[in-house]
Amino acid sequence: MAGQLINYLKEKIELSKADEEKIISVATTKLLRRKQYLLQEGDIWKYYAFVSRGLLFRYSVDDKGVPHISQFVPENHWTGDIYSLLYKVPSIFNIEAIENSEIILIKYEDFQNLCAEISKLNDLVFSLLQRSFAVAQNRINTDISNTAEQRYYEFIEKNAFIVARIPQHMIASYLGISPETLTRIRKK
Amino acid sequence: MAGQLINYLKEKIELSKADEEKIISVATTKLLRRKQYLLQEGDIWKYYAFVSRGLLFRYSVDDKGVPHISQFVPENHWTGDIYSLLYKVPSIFNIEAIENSEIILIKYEDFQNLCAEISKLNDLVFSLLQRSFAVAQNRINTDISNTAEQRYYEFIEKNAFIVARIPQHMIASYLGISPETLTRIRKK
DNA sequence: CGATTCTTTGAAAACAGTCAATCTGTGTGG
DNA sequence: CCACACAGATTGACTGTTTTCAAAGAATCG
Repeated sequence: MAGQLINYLKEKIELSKADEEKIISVATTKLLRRKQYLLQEGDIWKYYAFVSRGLLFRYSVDDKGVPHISQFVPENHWTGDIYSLLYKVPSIFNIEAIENSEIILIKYEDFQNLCAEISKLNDLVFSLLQRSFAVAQNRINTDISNTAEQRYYEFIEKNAFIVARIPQHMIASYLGISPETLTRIRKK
Repeated sequence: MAGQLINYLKEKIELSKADEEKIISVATTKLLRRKQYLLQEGDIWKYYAFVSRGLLFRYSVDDKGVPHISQFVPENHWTGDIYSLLYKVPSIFNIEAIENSEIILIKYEDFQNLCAEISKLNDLVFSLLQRSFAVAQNRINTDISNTAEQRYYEFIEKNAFIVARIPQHMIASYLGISPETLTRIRKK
């Protein structure tokens, strides 16, 4: 069940048995099959979500009905919609399973309580948040600075361990180009 | 000097006189004239930086020498390079003054000490970080979902209070299009 | 006011998107 | 085991948009 999350946390910080039990007591596990949703546009997001197995992707849909992928989320990574979570507004994102997946969910309030009680966990979340912000800043920069071709090669390099599990047209969407253009880039 | 920072903080959290003095004791003020740099590519960034007066912009330079603007920073906002700060690596960004500006600097370590001593300040920083991350996520999404024209109108709407202070070719760079294309968008 | 910087315009070239058809590989049911 | 259906990838022709380059006009700084 939540064992995978505990393993992940113990690689980063020390946890007492009591801490572990606190965490497990508020964690729930959700199984998703391929093409099922973790979050649908219009819903308000209320969790911290840790992917313990599988692969998800997050996307929004524009005026014309075209989907735009903003994130791929493999096992041992976090996902959700922090904007919807913080401001309690309906999400503009969908989060959907590419593979059959297992997600460990902790309600926002429960997670805040955990952080208040376990200061090491609080430090870890702070640190993850900082790094996520740094990564987002870098992504913004590469998106405006680099050509689609440069961004493609950067993507497959940085995500080598999941590239083979992602259909190519999804990578095209992530890069903001059409599937045909990605085919042509790859021909070289 | 650092009075503007204290005012800003007091709008968000309560501070004792002792807290104020602690903050002031580690803050330094830097004056920048138009076109001068707060950060230059290759340097390692080591501060928390609060703009108390003026307007700055942050950009990177690509292989071909073309600058790409990733952020405008008006008074009462924070700037820097969190990636360089966290990982202690040379920055790929330049931060430069558009107007004569005043910046209040606090060294990273000093700021961490302040946060450890003033828990309300720690909470504020956590909250700012969360919101900055949410904003970055949204920016990534609009960058890949919307046309340059949509992004332009969103930009001038959300940044109405500084648009008049920013040269148009800089907005074009921020949007990732050529100045000529922006002129043509505006003609409608 | 003089110099510099910024914006606008036009024309040509480069580039990415769209559409439709074809090809490839995978998995299913007969 | 084969045939078929389906999803994904590729290809070519065409269309539309953006960039580039050069030059002229407007605005701003010192």
